[in-house]
Amino acid sequence: MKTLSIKDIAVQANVSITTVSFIINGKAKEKSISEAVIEKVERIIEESGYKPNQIARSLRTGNSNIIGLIIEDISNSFFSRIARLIEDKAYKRGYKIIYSSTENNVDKAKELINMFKSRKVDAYIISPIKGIEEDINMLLTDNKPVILFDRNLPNVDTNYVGADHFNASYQSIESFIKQGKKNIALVTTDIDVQQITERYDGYKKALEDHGITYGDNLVVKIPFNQEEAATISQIKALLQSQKIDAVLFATNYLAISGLKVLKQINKQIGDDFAVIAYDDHEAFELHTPSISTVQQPLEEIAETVIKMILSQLSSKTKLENQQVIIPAKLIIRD
Amino acid sequence: MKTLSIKDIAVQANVSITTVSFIINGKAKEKSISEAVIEKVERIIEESGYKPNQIARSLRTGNSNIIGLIIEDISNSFFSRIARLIEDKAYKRGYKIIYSSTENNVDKAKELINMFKSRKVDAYIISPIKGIEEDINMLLTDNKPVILFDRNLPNVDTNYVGADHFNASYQSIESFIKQGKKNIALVTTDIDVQQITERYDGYKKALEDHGITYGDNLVVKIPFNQEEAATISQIKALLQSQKIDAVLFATNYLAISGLKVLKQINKQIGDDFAVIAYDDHEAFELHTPSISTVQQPLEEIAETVIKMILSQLSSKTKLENQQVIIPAKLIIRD
DNA sequence: GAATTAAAGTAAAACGTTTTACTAAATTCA
DNA sequence: TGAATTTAGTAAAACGTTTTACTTTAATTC
Repeated sequence: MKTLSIKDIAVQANVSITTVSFIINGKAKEKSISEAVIEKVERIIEESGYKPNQIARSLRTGNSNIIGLIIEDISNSFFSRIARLIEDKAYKRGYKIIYSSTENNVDKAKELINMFKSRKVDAYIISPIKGIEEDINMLLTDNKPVILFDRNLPNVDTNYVGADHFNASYQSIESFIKQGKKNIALVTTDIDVQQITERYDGYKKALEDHGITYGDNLVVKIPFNQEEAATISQIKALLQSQKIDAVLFATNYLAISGLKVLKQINKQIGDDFAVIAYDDHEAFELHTPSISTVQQPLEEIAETVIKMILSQLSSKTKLENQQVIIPAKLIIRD
Repeated sequence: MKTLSIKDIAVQANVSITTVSFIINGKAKEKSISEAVIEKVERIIEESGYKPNQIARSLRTGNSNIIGLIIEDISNSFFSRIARLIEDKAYKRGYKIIYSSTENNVDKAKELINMFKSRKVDAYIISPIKGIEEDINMLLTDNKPVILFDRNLPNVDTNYVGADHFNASYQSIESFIKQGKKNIALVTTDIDVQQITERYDGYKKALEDHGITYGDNLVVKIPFNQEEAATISQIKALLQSQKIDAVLFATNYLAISGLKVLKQINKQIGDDFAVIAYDDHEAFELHTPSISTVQQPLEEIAETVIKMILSQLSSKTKLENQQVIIPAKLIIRD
């Protein structure tokens, strides 16, 4: 069974292709097609199950009703949750999402942008990494809406939605200090993206503001794509070699590894050892004791991103760029 | 800056569009294009950064190098992990993945299939639900490769890859019984898909084979899309109203809710109360005590799925359908 | 040195839409 | 009543490729 084309419908209805096209696209009235013809064509379309070929449509119109979503890693729950929310909201407004993970690899990210470009996606939602500034700028000169989220890129002048990582991190450390902690460690990653460096800066500033000297030996930067076993031994080394009474983990997966270490070396979280994890995870609430976290407002981020995209897509003129920074919430548990 | 087309390249190189096309598609040799021309064109393409318009290409060739992946819910870690693996493997072989979540909603699932169809994806990987048999059969008559995974659909004659849910469930119950457990409950979902009913059947059969009478009062079916709070109170009711010494949770998210209940009602997992969760989750290893789980071989499933797809795509003739059932692993922790 | 074959390349159709510019008939207007 | 306008619809170009069938020139064969 060959798939139907608009031509088949036209032939069956005894009208021109143009007429069918007008009807499909709701322009029948404006193009003064008679009620009778409209009904006939619609009936035939309905009965035959004809669906317009989106590829042909895209080729002709230059847009696709597809939004490209580029994230770090779909298997990370922060991203998969936000992807789900974004997909859902986009879907309700008639857009589809294609997503793909960069794995923090510059080449892959560039390739993804190219592939989205050659597939003519209408807009881009990107959780970026350093090194793709130029590629993003090309999209902007092409007049494609681009929204960065989670992390910003200094040399790119576009829209951004993200949480206030600096303050969330600052408050986390402050809460440690209020509990009387003195030797506060930071476990972070080595990738050089704004959202991570902000967490680092917040850590440092909070210490300084409270008269605690910052020490490099209390900060460990874990390489991004490394095996978990290596991560675990780095964290173990940190905890065993230093006197530490509190740790801020800069991502949820680092915290997971950290908790495994605690289990292994039998170190208890409690009055004299505290932990906060950046980005919530199902495991944290469940953990005994449950783990305090910095919660990003996923719903709000997703909603803001989609709204920005849609207003850009529907406006003829280039809109003013917006930078939306949403406060993150420190959830102290137990 | 207008984006470049093959025509621009042809003009610049002073050759015909055809020639450029041959070169792009590696048919230059076979079509006897001279070395000199090949080099010139390739240089121009390289310098200009020209990338073929995939939309136009798809329209002409009828395929897209895109594989559609339809899953239940991308924010569930089982699916997001497998999506990542599939994406990765497909990517390495030159295919892109578009994915979308059905949320176990028949209408959405049908719409997704239609939308993939009108976008001319080359093949489909589907974790199906009841009610879309007809739609899948239409894909098959269109001669599109379709691989079902995680769960099979009785009335659809196509390829399937999944874990041996029945035996995994059976073994879980058996392991409870060997520990001397007598009152074994099952917390499952109400969706009527094969992978879930198999888990149920395994539960029932294991009880019967070991001379334990099955009781409806020990099985609770949680509605799929319900708020977690409701789930929690259902599970709480089960645990508090019955004498129960072991529970099998049929999905990881149900187990998570279950663990929250245990925490709330202060029930300890230990010698006289055991738990097994179907599908692993980061929270389980970390939990105190850590939680035994049925682990599906994600890597193997993903690899099998991709291999099937690729062999179908590269073969001219319709291949024999394959049903691959992979054993799942019961991981007893603590 | 004419006929044949090979080499190097091209023109044009086709994929399935949307959209612009057009036509023919019917209606309104003055 | 004839011109102007409205109604109802259509032909054909365009989007950017791939691919088939073709042409022209050069090389080879006998």
